[in-house]
Amino acid sequence: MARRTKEEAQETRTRILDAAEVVFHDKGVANSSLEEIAAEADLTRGAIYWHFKDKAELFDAMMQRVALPVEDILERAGGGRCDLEPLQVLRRATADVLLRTARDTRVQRVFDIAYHKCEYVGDAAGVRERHIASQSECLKTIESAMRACVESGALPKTVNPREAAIGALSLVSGLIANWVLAPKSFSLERHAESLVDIWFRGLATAPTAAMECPAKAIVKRLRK
Amino acid sequence: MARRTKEEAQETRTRILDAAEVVFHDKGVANSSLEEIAAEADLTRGAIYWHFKDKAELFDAMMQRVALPVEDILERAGGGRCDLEPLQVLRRATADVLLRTARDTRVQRVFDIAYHKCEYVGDAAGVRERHIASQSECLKTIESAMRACVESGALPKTVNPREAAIGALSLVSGLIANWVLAPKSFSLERHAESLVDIWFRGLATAPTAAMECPAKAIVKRLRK
DNA sequence: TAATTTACATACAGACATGTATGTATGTCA
DNA sequence: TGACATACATACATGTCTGTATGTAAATTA
Repeated sequence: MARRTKEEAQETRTRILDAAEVVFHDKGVANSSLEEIAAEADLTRGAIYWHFKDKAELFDAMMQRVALPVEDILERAGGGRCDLEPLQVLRRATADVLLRTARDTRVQRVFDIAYHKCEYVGDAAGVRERHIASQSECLKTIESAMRACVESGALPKTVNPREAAIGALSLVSGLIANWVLAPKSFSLERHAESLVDIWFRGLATAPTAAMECPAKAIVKRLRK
Repeated sequence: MARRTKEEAQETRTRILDAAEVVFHDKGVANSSLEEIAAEADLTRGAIYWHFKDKAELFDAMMQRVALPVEDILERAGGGRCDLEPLQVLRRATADVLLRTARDTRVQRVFDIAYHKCEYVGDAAGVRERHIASQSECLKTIESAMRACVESGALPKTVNPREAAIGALSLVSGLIANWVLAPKSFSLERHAESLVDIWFRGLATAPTAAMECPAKAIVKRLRK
């Protein structure tokens, strides 16, 4: 077949990435052959090997293509525009990640691949490292936002910013992971805001003896 | 080599399962060959094929071996012994799953495999179904416990039991998934109870206008 | 104690998937 | 307009894994 122009080559690259998304999602990363991906894109393996070194690099490129926009949401929320009510900004950003996931098919597919259809080992070790690093950075962003809320008095002093961030991040990633695994089990879109609200109410409410486990309360009283 | 007695054969089976755990955790399920697993157990593939039909069945057996005790924790807490304070029982059970994970190396390995080192597709489709089914049942248990708390007045009427259960499950599974991915990023053992408490405080606290996003509050006021 | 079954080890054939080498027609540029 | 680089397609050699078939020595049973 004839050689394509540079723009057409870029389109070919995009088609390969799109095909990889579909095939990876369908059969899992390890069980997908480059042959299948090429066929899905109406190409041959030659095209894939021209644009990417191997399957790992293709997978990598596919992930980064959607990882950036999602990270941007948190980035903008954390750094961003509104120092007036950092708590509300954080809540909104958190809920937005869920809502964006609930609405964007591509984001869903990629989250599904990331959570349930790839293995973070061996060839994809780089991906694992990057996943951890990106999560760690995300954690830092949320943590500093939480800290700001505590210092501004929007959250009580009893809140541990890092702990609050860990919980928020885990809640969100857990919700996404569980939902993409079985989207029919509940409506992420309907419950997103409410679920986030529950977490932030928990943070905003100072712990009371009544809430504690009786045994612990007794221990505490004895210590006094 | 010589034929073993029945008890020795059972021990061989166990050794295979142990080896599978280690190798799967090391190289991922898809990238592990039965040859490697056999070598890890000081056996040959013949032994594996004698005890298990194929890799999928081996993986399956390995998962079920640890899945049962974990499910039991929730089962006992949900059905169980204490109708006096269902809320405390539920909180304790939730925290216990986290603490057990934080302390038991085997549970950690298997969670790590389940969350980050296997693909829920193709051969393992049965595993995926079972994962979904088990999670759905787990959800039902938590949900009915939540409902009981609402009806007994331990939680406010405004709490949607299913939503509360979804959040709790997602928080726990998200925490476990994130922690086994990077155990050094935070101490699960130290924060487990506190994190669970935050969630339950969020449930116990009725929503107030002050907590809501200003825009939403305004919309609400306009509707009145 | 002889026959049979069990619990493996060994040997073999076939199926893929990968990576690379090579072919080729067309843009691109001097 | 020719020479070279580009963007693929095609062909091939290789390795690896799987499943199964077969071998075998000891445990079990009658």
